[in-house]
Amino acid sequence: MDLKKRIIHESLRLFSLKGFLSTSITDILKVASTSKGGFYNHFASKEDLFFQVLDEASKIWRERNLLGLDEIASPLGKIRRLLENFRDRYLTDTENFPGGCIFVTFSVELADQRPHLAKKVNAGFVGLKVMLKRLLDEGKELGELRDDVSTSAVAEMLFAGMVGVSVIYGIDESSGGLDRSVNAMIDYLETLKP
Amino acid sequence: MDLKKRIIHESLRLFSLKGFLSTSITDILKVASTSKGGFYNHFASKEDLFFQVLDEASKIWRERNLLGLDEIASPLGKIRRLLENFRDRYLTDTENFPGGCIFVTFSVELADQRPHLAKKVNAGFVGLKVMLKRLLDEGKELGELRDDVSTSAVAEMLFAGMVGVSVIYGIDESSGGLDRSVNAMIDYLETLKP
DNA sequence: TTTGACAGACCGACCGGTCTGTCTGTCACC
DNA sequence: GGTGACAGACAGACCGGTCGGTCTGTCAAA
Repeated sequence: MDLKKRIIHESLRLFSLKGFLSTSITDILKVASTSKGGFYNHFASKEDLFFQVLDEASKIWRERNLLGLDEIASPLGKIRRLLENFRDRYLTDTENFPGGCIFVTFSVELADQRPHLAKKVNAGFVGLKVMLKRLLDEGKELGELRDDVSTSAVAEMLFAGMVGVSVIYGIDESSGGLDRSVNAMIDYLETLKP
Repeated sequence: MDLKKRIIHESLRLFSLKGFLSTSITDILKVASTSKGGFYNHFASKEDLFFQVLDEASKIWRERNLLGLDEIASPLGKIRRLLENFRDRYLTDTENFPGGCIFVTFSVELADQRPHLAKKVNAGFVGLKVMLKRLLDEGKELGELRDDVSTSAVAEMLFAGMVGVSVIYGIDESSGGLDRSVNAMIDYLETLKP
């Protein structure tokens, strides 16, 4: 792997563990076995690195969470598969995210401190929320959901659940709470059917 | 207000906004209008301050979230009231928590970096989760819940929802997502009744 | 011989923490 | 009541170390 990719990969891991602000460039140089010269030859600044790491993280997020969704016709089935992917293939991916979901980490530490960095993170969150709502709306149209269900409220709650699970899993990877929470969310989806 | 209380109060606000690690003692000295001498006269170290701020934050959390719970007999009613308090009296308390829930901020930034500080934060989380499960168990015993409901899964999901809402509200205070999410959680509770 | 990748010395700013000095309020003692 | 000894509260200079970033030097490939 060439140096640039190695720096991005190792930064992804470190940012997941310690966040962006608390990870020093020296930390990155150590695990990537390079020097200031090697780093600044590929990145204009630490912020430049941030955006490239964020792009890489988004790519991995889609790879992990959207796998197999297009093979499923039912909108509610897609949401169920997304939640299962999220549980089995994303949050437990310790190779790329040893410290838990990097977007949550970024969001919490940057929201009030580096708003221009937080913006891009939040855009991704909004994208997920919109996707959930769209799938719910499609499900409603197909009669998979009761008519009295508020799709925006359900989307908001599923999204909050996913974010919450990410935080909790980042704290304690071994409590079994991840499975229980996601299963409860899947069961909840069932209760919305006619 | 005397200096020590002022330092704790202003630190609470700053920690809520920027987290513990990213808030420098100099930052605190500025908003509290004091000096190194004034600070170290009352606190042995920055970590000492952390624990005292955490105690103060826990006190405020209980004041805000548990208000009126003892006047309610029904366990499910208590949970409902807790969620309403959480929405109306806690997350929106910008005087004490201008940057959102301080426990989430602490937990995310400290879990992998200052485990001995994160421990106390997590203990509080476990306490909330245990309380939710206990109320659900009591509700089940009183026939307020269907027999097939898994109280531990529901507790875990409610907890994840509260944590998730805290993160989301910290990002965007004006989206209306807070109300929608909490309302969806309250509606969800209703679906668990016989 | 030129060029690009990388190494590492170096810069000013800032970190948490220490230490000395000053200022003020409160005593005992005359 | 006056006065000198003392204690605690606070100010700010200072310390070694680390931060992000710059710049020069080295060395292999073309």
